[in-house]
Amino acid sequence: MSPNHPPASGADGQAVSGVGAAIAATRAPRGQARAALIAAAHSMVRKQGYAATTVDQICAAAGVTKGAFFHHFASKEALAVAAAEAWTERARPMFEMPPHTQLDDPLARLIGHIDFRFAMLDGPVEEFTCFVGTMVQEAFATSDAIRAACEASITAYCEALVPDIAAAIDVYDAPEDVTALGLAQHIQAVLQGSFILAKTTNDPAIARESVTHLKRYIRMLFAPPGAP
Amino acid sequence: MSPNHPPASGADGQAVSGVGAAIAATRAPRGQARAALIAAAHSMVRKQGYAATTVDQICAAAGVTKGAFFHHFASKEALAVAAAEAWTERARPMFEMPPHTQLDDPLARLIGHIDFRFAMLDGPVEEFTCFVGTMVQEAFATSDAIRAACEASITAYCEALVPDIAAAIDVYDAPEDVTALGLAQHIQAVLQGSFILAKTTNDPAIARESVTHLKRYIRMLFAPPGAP
DNA sequence: GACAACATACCAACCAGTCGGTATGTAGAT
DNA sequence: ATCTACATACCGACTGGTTGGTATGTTGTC
Repeated sequence: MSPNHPPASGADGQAVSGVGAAIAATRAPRGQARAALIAAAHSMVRKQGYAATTVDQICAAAGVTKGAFFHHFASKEALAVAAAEAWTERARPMFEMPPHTQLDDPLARLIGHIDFRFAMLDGPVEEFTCFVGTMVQEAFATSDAIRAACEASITAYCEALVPDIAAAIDVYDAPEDVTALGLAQHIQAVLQGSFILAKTTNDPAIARESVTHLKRYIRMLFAPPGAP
Repeated sequence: MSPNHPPASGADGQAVSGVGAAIAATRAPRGQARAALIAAAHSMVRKQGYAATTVDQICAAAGVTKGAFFHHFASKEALAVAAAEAWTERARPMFEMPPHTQLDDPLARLIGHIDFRFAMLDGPVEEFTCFVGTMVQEAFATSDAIRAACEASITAYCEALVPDIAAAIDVYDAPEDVTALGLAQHIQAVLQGSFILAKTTNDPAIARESVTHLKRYIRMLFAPPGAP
């Protein structure tokens, strides 16, 4: 689903030690090597890119040895695929947790989601950018397995937006050729593009500006016809 | 300026042999090694990413030896910076050449530019995506020289759009807080984001959909207040 | 004690960058 | 015009460190 900001804890509710730092202070507890490796991959690839991140670096950040790495993953590519799938899971809370998901109006829920994404655009760039978006840039032509895994993650994100958008299209009248999936993909495109701009300046401000335009567009799209 | 499609010939009007292919068929003529290396870097980095592209690969694609490479560039990073600057130059014709630049109405020129970018979204993905956008993803945190060079290229593109947008803001009335530079950056964000989506599917169609939304947004922004 | 979950030691391939040398111009003196 | 002196452009073998991956040993758990 391509989230950009992780919950403070892992999917299972247990904090993964040292992930995000360059090197794990402690050795990962037995049974958590796999999760620690995936979390380390998320953080390092977002910062350095996929090809520039070495297996050794990931192991060091995860507090695990190379033997553990290749016990759990057949190759660096296999880790990338698993990490893309895990990324989808890491995004799920984004669609269930926030308060705006309780609103009655589908448009209000959609705008609430955009606001939620806007609020994420803060702090160090590598902490709000998208793991799969970063990885697919490098791997789309060289590893179809990675490409497909990233596609699945992005698709899952878009499809999670579809119900609210479809409902908004029903309630308000949008232009004929606006489809729920198409608009969801456009939202994703603006987010991904805003991440790239933020990387060029190493500052989130330019990304917020773009998401503001996105929000205005959605408001205009679904404006009641007689509105001022 | 971050173009996405090169003119068929180099900046000096002479075709660079074999660039775009994996390996140059012929050796580059004396005096053209530098240009050939930059062109090879553009094509290989767009396909594979920066870190995954080796100096040897670039040399092979350019039809020159490693000796020539390090004669012209102090390091791989120095080539990256030079290639980012060259990318800006490669984009310039995009703002001068096309017929729509002759139109009287600034909004028509702007829409014409969007149409022009839309028309580029065709063929193999690595042939319309952005070199600096790809590179900055990987290098923003590890090489400030590369990051800054990519920022300069993106900024140049945005600033080339500013005059027409500013004129359109003057002629038509847009919302208060829309600035010319901000909208130019949003246009760039949508393009960059659409490239990422195209990479996930390995198909330009999803990118065209997003640019269509962008075009609609711009039309709505500058719609005459009394229009239907 | 058997099996999964690790750790350690190691390797062949690869990579950015070096270095001594050659080929091709070119400016100035004669 | 031709020779000398020098500069630029380019070549390709070599190197030291790195990389993804393997082979084998150890530890904890049921």
